Amino acid sequence: MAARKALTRDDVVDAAVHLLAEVGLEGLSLRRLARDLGVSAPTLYWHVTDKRTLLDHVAERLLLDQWRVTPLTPGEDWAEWLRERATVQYRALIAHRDAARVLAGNRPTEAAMPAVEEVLGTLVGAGFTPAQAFASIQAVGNLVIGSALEYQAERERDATTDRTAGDGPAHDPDRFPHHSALAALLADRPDHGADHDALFRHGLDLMIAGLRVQQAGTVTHAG
Amino acid sequence: MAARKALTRDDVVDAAVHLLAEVGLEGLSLRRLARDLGVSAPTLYWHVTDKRTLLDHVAERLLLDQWRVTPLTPGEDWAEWLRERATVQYRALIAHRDAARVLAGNRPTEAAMPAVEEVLGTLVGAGFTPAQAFASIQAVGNLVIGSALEYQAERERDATTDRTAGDGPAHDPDRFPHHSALAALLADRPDHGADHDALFRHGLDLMIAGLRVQQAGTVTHAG
DNA sequence: TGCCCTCCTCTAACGGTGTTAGAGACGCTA
DNA sequence: TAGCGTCTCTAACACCGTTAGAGGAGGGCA
Repeated sequence: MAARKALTRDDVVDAAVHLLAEVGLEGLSLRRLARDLGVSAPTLYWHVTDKRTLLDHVAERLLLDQWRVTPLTPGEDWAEWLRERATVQYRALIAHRDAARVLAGNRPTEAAMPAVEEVLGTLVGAGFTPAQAFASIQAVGNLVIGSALEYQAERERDATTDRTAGDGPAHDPDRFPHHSALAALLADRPDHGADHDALFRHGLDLMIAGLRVQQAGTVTHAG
Repeated sequence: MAARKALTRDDVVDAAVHLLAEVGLEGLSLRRLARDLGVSAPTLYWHVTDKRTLLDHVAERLLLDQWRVTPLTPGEDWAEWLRERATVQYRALIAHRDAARVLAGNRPTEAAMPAVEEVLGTLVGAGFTPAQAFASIQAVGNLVIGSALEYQAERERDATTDRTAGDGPAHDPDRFPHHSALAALLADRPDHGADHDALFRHGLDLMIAGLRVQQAGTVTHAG
C-alpha cells in the first residue's frame, strides 16, 4: 500500500463541510463521512471527540470568512455598515445547505470574538450604551438566523413536496380576505412572491430603523 | 385483559408532547413513545404516517392556544397589540422544552390561518400595504423563533456543561475592551446578564419602532 | 348462527445510526 | 533492539425509523 498521509482534524472538518453541502444534515453520518475520507468510521473518533462537537467545528468553519474584520470607514454611516454586515452573514448562511440548522445552538466560539468586539465598538462609538449594543447585536443575530432557518426549511420542503400540486387550497376569500388579496398581488410576480432576500431585507430594515430611533433618543438624552 | 380503549391520533400527539417536555427532542423516539402509551412501536404507524409528520402535529399542538383570535380593541395601539401577540408567542415557545426546534421548519398549518389573517388585517387597517404587512409578520416571526431557539440552546448547553467552570476565560481586556466593559457591567446583576426575556424584548422593541417609522412614512405618503 | 370486514395491535426483521473496546501497524528515539 | 506515541483497524453494542405480514376483537349482515 502506498503510505497515505495521516488524517488531520481539519481534513475531517473539511470533508464534513463538503458532505453537508452534498447530502444535507440528515444524510451526514460518520460512516458516510469516513467512507469519503477512505477510512473506517471509528477512526474519526481519534480526531474528533463526538459528532456533536464535530458539528461545532463545522459551524465555526462555515462562518470563518464572515468573521473578517471590516472596520467602519470614516464618514460611513454606522447603520449602513451594520446592515451590510448582517446581510453578508445572512447570505453566508443561506449559501450553504443546512448551514443555519448546524449553526443554531452553537455558542459564538473564540474565533468570533474579534468580529463581535468590532461591532460592539462601532455601536458604542455611535452613541449606544454597551448594554444596548450587546442586546442589539443579539437581536440582529437572532433575526438573521431565524430568517435563514425559515428560508432553508422552505427550500427543503419545496424539494421534497410534489411540485405538481398548485399553490395550495386557494382559501375562501370570505373568511380570509387579506390572504386572498395578498395572493392575488403575489400571483403577478414570476417567483410567486417567494423573494426571500427581499423579505429578509425588509426585516433587517425594520430593525435598523428601530436602532436609528433608539440612537436618536440616546443622543438627545446625552447631549 | 381488561379491554383497553383504542388509541387515537390525538392520544399519540399528546403523549409525544409530554415526552418531548420530559426528555427533549433527542430523547423522543418512537419506541419510547410507544412504551409510554403501553403499545408496541410499529403500532404508532397505524395512527401516524411518519415521525416527521408526527412532529408536525406536535408543533401544531404546541402553538394551539397561541392561535386564539384576540382582535384589536377600539382605541388600542396596534403596535402595542402586536408586541403583546409576539411576546405571547415567544413565551409559549420557551415554556416548552425544544418547542422552538420542533417548530422551526414547519410551514404555518391550516389552523394558523385565522390568526395570521387577523394580524394581516390589523396591520392593513393601521395603514400598511398588504405586502408590507406580510413581510412584517414574517420578520417578527423570524425574530421570535430565532430568539427562542437561541435561548433554549443556551439553556441546554448550561444543563450539559460542567457548571464549576467560571464565566469563561476572562478575555484579554486590551484586545477586547468592549467585551470586558460589558462583562464588568453584567457581573453586578444576579443573573449575570442572562436575562433573555429582556433581551428578546429589546429586539422586539427595535422592530416595532421600525414599524412605527415605516407606518408614519406610509401615512405621510398616502395622506 | 356463521361470515366478512374494518379497525387496531402484534412479532419479526432490515438496514441504518453513534459509539466503545481493544488489537495492531508505522515511524521515531534511546 | 526495545519502547513509545500516533494513527488506523475489526468487532460489537444498543439503539434508531420503518416495513411486512399475521392475528385478534367487534359490529353488520345473510
